[in-house]
Parts: sequence; C-alpha cells; structure tokens
Amino acid sequence: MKIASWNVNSLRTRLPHVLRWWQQHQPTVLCLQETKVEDGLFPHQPFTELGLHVARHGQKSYNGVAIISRLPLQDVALGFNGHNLEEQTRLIAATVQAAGGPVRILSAYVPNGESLTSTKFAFKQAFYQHLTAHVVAERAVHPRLVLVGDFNVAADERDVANPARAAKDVLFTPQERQWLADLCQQGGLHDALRLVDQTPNLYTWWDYRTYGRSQNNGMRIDYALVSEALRGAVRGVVHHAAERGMVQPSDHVPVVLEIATLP
Amino acid sequence: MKIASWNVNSLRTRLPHVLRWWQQHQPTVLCLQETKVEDGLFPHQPFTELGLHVARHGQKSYNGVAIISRLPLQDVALGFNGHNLEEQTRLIAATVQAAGGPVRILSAYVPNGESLTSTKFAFKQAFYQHLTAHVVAERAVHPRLVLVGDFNVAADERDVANPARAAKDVLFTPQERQWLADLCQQGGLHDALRLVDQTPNLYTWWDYRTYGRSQNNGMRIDYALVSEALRGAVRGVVHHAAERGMVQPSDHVPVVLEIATLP
DNA sequence: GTACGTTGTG
DNA sequence: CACAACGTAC
Repeated sequence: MKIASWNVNSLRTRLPHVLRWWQQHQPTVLCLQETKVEDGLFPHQPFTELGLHVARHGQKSYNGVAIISRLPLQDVALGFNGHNLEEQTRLIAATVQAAGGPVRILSAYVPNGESLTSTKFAFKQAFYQHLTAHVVAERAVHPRLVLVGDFNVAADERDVANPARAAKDVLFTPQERQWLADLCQQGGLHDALRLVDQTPNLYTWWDYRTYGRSQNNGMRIDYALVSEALRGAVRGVVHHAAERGMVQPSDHVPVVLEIATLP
Repeated sequence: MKIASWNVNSLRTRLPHVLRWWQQHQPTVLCLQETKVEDGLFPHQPFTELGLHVARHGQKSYNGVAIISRLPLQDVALGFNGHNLEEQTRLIAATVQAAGGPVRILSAYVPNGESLTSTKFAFKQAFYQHLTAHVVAERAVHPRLVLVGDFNVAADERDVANPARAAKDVLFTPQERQWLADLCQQGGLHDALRLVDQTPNLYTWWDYRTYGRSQNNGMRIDYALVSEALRGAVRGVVHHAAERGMVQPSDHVPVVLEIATLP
C-alpha cells in the first residue's frame, strides 16, 4: 500500500502534474496540501472519472488539504473535530479499509511561521499543540494511523544543507524542532523514513527563490509519520525529487510511504 | 509587397502566434498594435535572428505599437513628431524602399473611447484630429503613404453585425464614423479593402466576451488606408480570420494589404 | 474573456 | 520565484 503526500502549491495550477504523477505511480492514497482552492471549485472530475475517491477541505487563496484515494474514504473529518484554527483549512482525515484492517490517514499543512517574532510563529506553536492533542485522541480510536503532510520543520541536521545557518531561521529553530519532536513522542508516531533510511540530505522542498542560484539547497519538511502499530509494516519512504525539475513544478515533491498492510 | 496590420493584444503573450504567422505568410512589413511592452522589454531577438528590422514604441501595460520589416526601416518616427498624446504610445512610422520608390508606413492604435460620456471619448476625437493633421503633413512629404492599424471605428453598415444596435454604442456612433471619414477625406486616404471588395461582414475583431455566445458577431475596425498615389497599386486586402480560432488568440486578426510597388 | 500590474503570502 | 486576488482596460 502506497500513501503519498504532496504539497502541490495550487492544485488547479499543478493538476496536469498531479494526474500524470498519479498515472505513473498508482499510489493507494495521495494526500495534498496547499491546494489553494475552495471546495466549490475543487477539480473533482479528473479524479472521479478515474474511479478515485476525493475528500477536500479548502479555502480561497491559501492553505487547503485533500485526500485522493483508490479505496473508499470513510469517516472524513475536516479540521479539528469540525472546526479550524484561525479559520484556516489545514487538516483533513479519513479512514481506508486496508488488507490488514482500517488505517486512519491524516493530511496536515502546518503553518510556516514566517519569522521568530511574527504572530504567525506563535500560531505555528499553537497548531502543533492542537495537532499533538488531536493525534493522541485519534490514535486512541485508530491504532493504525498515518499522519502525512508539510510540517514546515526540518527534523535534524541531516535534513538541511547548512545546519548552523538554518538554525537561525524559521523551519529549523530549536523551538520548532522540539514541537515536531513532541508531536512524535506524545502522539506515539515515528518518522517513517528514519525507521529505514539514515541517508542525509534527502530533501522534500527547495525554495523557489534560492533553487536556481544554489544547487540542492533544500530541506526535508514533509513527512510520513506512522503509529507504533504500523512501525513494523514500513517498507520504505521515497522522495520523488524529479518532480522538482519539471516545468512549473511545485516547490515540494511527493513523499511516498510504502507499508505492508497484511499482518 | 504585403503590408500587414495586427492588434496582437500583448506581443509577449502572442509571440508564438506572431512568429508562426510570419513564417507562414512572409509579409514584407507587419505593423503591430497593443504590444503592451516597454521598449526595454521588447522581444527583438526572435525577429532580428530572422534578419528582420524592428521599430517599436511601447509602454508598460497598455498601448504600444511596432513595425517589423523584411526591408530596412528608415526615418523611424515615434508618436506625433516625437511626442505622444496623453503619454500614450499609439503611433509609429517608418519608410521602406520598395521597388517603385519609398513607401511611408504608419502603424496606429486609436483609443477605444470606452463610452459616449467618458473623457476617453473626447480623447478619441482629439486623437483623430491630431492623426488627420499628422497624415496631411506626412503625405506632403511622402506621397506614397500607407496608414494601418486599429481605428476602433466600424466604417459603415457592412462592417458590423447589427447596425441599428451597434449605432448606440461606442465603435459605431455617427460621430466616430465621421472622425474616420474625415481622416480619409482630409488625409487623402482610401480604405484599401473597399477599393477592391464590397463584401459585407468582413470582420477583423471579435470581442472576447461575446465570441463564444453569438457566432460571427464581429466588427471591422482594423484597416489599411492608402494614399491617392498608391490607389491604383492595391491588389487586395485579406483578413486572416483563422487566427481568431487559434488557442489563446488575439481578439483581432491580421489585415493584409497587397500592393504592386512597381509602376 | 484575456491580459497586465500591484499586493500579500510563502 | 511563484501563486492568488484585486483593480483596470478593452
């Protein structure tokens, strides 16, 4: 079973890439972030006519998350038990019936934070706190849980090009790393890539502004996190870095988790 | 000799069409309107690398005229003797040495006028007055003169789909038709198409907003006007209406004047 | 409907 | 750098 996560930075603009990528890689589930489209304008048809199931939670201009799936999506939940933080659409969840039993899937788009002194930085912390509590509650109901998305934090030194420099800026401050660590520890989640692969410099995002100037100056800020019950099922995590080289690419690339769902 | 006129509605956006069209039709001269590009950002290279000569007079966002030519462009004149009306780049002229002697070519983009009560309508009248006086002066120096462009006026009933309705709106009011008639009479110019072809409903422009809804609801507002000295040389005028059906077309199509330049 | 410039966001 | 929205023009 392949569960993918991709911050597409506008689904409508990236739709050709997303459809081509789906056909090439045939995932079981694709979680999207930064769809930047209201629910009424969401492009359902290209997916439903492939026989896929769609759940989306979006707004005008900013944010927006979605789940596209080959399997039916059950118990779709928008936001935190139906309400959003700061009216921002950054979380969606659904359950799929896999071979070994139900898997709860969450697609999250964590706030960027802007800068250490911004009110958005405080909002980022609040979002992590809510997300952590939410995962604790969800995991009590759904032991087999996968949380994927754009977490806007690089976990450790292997996940940034220049750790000393990056630590001074948003996305790699000690505080943010702690928020992510707390999410994993209190939420009982494991960074699926690091369960199986310790290679450094495996990035998922390259800033539009710096990509052209400095080569491979990226960060790993998109993750697949799995609950303890799925720990042993992780077969691998791959980043589809080639997507960053396409014409008009997203600044993020797909992160694909493969799990064995039969016990 | 083929002298073409095309309101391209952004040269940068339409560049692929313009280059393909040039290769297909190999005009002697192409006059452009609504290039919407400052001189510093004008795409010279695609033309110069074909060995073509370029004169342009543009500004940011709006207006902008140009002449592309297989023959060298002499005595290039920007605006009305170097200055523009209302700081708008709507007129450019140059001389080419044709087989029968020099031909003065003017490319004009007449203001739209917006509505009868707009200050832009008064500006349209003022522009016609200046243009008429300018042509009178130019023709005294250059007997063989061609004035092409977007005149934003339909000359007579044959040039609109519904004359009664159109007469109430800008582009076909009696006043505007008179301004165009004055330009021709006082300027000593002839509407080249009507010298050789009386077919009605030969349009050059179809509004983006109405094109899809009502078929062939266009107007003839782009012309090739020739001086008395060239009257007998006119071999034909054709509208390349197929350009309106291309993907991402301009709302105007090329108007191509063919003249015999040998005496 | 199509295009451009500006502003706000990342 | 790239995206969405808004205002403006035709």
